[in-house]
Amino acid sequence: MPTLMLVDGNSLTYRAFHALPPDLATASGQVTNAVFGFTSMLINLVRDHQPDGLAVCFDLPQPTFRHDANPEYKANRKKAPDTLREQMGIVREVIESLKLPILDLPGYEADDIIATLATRAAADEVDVLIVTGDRDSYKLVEDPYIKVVYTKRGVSDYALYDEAGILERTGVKPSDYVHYAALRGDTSDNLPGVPGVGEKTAAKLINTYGSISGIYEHTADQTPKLRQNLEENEAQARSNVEMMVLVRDAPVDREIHELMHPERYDVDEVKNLFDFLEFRTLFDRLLASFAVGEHYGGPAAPIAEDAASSELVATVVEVSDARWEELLSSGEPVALAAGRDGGVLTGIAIVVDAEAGEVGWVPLPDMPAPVAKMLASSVDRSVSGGPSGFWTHDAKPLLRSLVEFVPVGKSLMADTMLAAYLLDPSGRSYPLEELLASRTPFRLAADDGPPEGQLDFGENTVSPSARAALEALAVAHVAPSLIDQIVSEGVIDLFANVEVPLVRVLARMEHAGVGIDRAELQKLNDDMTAEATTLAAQIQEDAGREFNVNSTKVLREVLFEDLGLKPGKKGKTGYSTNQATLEKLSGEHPIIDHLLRYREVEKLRSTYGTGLLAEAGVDDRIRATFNQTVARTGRLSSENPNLHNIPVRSEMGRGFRRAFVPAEGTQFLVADYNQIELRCIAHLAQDPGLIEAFTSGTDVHRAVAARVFGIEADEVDFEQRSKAKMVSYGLAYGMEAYGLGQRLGIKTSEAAGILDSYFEGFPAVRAYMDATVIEARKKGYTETLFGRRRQIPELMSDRTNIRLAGERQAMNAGIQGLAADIFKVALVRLDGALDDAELSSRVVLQVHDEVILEVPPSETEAATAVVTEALSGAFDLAVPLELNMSFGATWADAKD
DNA sequence: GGCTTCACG
DNA sequence: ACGTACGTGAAGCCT
Repeated sequence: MPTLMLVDGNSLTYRAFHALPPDLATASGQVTNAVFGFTSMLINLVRDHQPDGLAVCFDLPQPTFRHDANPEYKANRKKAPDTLREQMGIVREVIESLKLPILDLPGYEADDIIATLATRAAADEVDVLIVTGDRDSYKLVEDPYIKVVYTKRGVSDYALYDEAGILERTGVKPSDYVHYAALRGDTSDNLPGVPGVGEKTAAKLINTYGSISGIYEHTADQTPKLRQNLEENEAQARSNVEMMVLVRDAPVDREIHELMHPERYDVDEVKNLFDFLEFRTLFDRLLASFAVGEHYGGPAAPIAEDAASSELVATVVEVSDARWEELLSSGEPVALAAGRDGGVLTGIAIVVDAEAGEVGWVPLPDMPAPVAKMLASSVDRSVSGGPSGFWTHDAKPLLRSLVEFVPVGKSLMADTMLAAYLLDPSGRSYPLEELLASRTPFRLAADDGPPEGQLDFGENTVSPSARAALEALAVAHVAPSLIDQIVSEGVIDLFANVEVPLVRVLARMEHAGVGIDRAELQKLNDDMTAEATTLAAQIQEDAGREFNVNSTKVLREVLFEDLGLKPGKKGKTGYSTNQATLEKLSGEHPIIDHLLRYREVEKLRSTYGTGLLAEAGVDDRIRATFNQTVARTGRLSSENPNLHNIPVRSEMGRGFRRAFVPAEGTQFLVADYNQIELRCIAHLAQDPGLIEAFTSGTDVHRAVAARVFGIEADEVDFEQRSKAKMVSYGLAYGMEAYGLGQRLGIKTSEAAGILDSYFEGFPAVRAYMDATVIEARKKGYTETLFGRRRQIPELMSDRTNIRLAGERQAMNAGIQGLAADIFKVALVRLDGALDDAELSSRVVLQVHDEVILEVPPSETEAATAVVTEALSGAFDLAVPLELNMSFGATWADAKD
């Protein structure tokens, strides 16, 4: 049974303030007695009760409209207003550092908020522990789900009162407490009671007559003295009852389930605060006992009895439609996994009871209506009790397959593979088995299906349903830990609002594929094959012998030994024969130009001609895989085939873009961001010059060149513009003078001069680069504006070259990463907007800062508007996000 | 599976 | 003294 602890922050802080000596202070003189006492109590409370959720409620400093300010506060106002008020702020800082929710509401007291939440939680069958030094909350204990932890004098002494406890403590039941207190009065609430009526008498009267009204019906039965006191103070007693009625409907905008899943705190942040407060021993106690927030919705990870890992065991159980309905409408996420046989989706395993290891199996194509409904639904995370979403590991292939069976909605809530990637994008891969092993006490048995290419005889192998059941269970166990960390590292927004929604966008894009003009592609391939053959023969003639022209090893011998050409740079295995080297040798020997041309043709032929033809399906569409967990900067990558490197720079290469064609009856709409990375630099560095260069109206490279070379924009010549452009792009990569010189074909010293001028013209850019490296070194990782992290251990290397490489990565990560974040947001927005506008236009391709859609003629204008809005508005930078857009009958044609 | 080369942003 | 622009994926050679 989950437990929610609601703490009256004011009450505890006042208690601590008065219980502890005011000479408890830091070396710098900050009095900390109240903070210390509060924090100490909080740690003990968590240690002793291990609540699943914890929230601290406060009165707001403004006067409240109900019973007036706390008398203790009043009483001590003159004596120590500042030391107490200061500490109240620090107490809040402590709570914030622990990532616990702070609840306060203008016009309401902590009591009101607590009563409201306790009532709601009890209705949800959540156990509530109210921690307070006030007795107002006693009445709430009449609800069996609610108990009060009453802090006695001091900071280490408190008692847990349930119904029996209240009865023992006061002599009346919690339900009678208000009337009892109305008679007796409450000094801490500044309410006078009936004179002569103390605890004993009040309890006796209430227990005899049940209520104030009952008592006043029988005043004649009392002794004359008591009767007189009662009658003279009837108005007071009755008004006391009014005053003590608890507000249980305060407009608290937190759902109970939100409170049940506190974020994990950042140990370093807490350490810093505790260090400042000089809470040395408290910090140790904190670490020893403070671990709230092990759960985040849905199936909770069971705590294993022993530390040794145990094999996960799943039981496939029958699940009725009614049970599915109940399970999938609970609002809790469910964990599931795809069941595949020979790569074909045969069903879905859905966890029914994670702790019991019970998993339901839904065979396809016929799935129970509640399951189909869940998959098709769009989850509103703010509504509890609504339709649930699901968790799985590597959702994209599943979504892609599911499209064949059911309309797939936006019900994916979390993908454990994506979560693991966001936490550390440098991983090679993110196998579920490894996540389970590293984050839970369980192991997932190896999938010992039949070896690749062999028939499955069904003996010694695990059936698809059994395997999927295990994997679904593993997801249920591993997801809470991952999501906890996602929350505590501050990437939940990126995760929930960008990466997770993007999965469906990519799945639909992959499913759509992109059309190919097979005849055109074949022609390109044939032409290039012919030319390559001719060139290869020519090259061998030039060399005077037959050899494999594709072999760099042999080519090295031919060029640098047989022909005696001057070698350039040396690599690990010998002199390089790459393009840059060959170009320097151009004119030395006819073989060089033939080689260069051969290389170009052969590259295009093999990779794009033969390669793309092999990937095209029978419907003449290519369906690549867009990886979401590969690039360490947050970009996507494309494979099988790679559609991110289709040639464009050379005339011959660009021909391949003519072979990319839209579906019958549509045209391509190609939209890309204009210089998005450079704009990211301008924003991140907040460099006035660079921002001006983007907003001046002139071409940005021209504007940058003008500033770098100290001339007017219209005086910039082609070469200067091209140098400025090279510097601008090199900048994002942490380029040095040598590299710039290489690329511009100028001396390193000259390149250094250009770089210096650049940084003189844009000083904030250098400041940003420097600050980025320093911060990354301090934290060990970089962070984009969206919070995407990238660990860079190279920054700690003793080896200069490794460390410098790390610094370049750090400088680049925030820039390329921000551009990637923005683009992902744009894709999600675009997909949603196309849906909302009910357009049949669809995204078929994406290339880092470019999207390609198929648009029927009737939607030309609507799609243009939707794309413009979705992309331009993806994020507010200090400079506008400008777009290039064009239509075309092929990818090559869509150029403006 | 490492290395080289080269296609793209 | 060192290496030298970030991030990808594919083809082809070679061990």
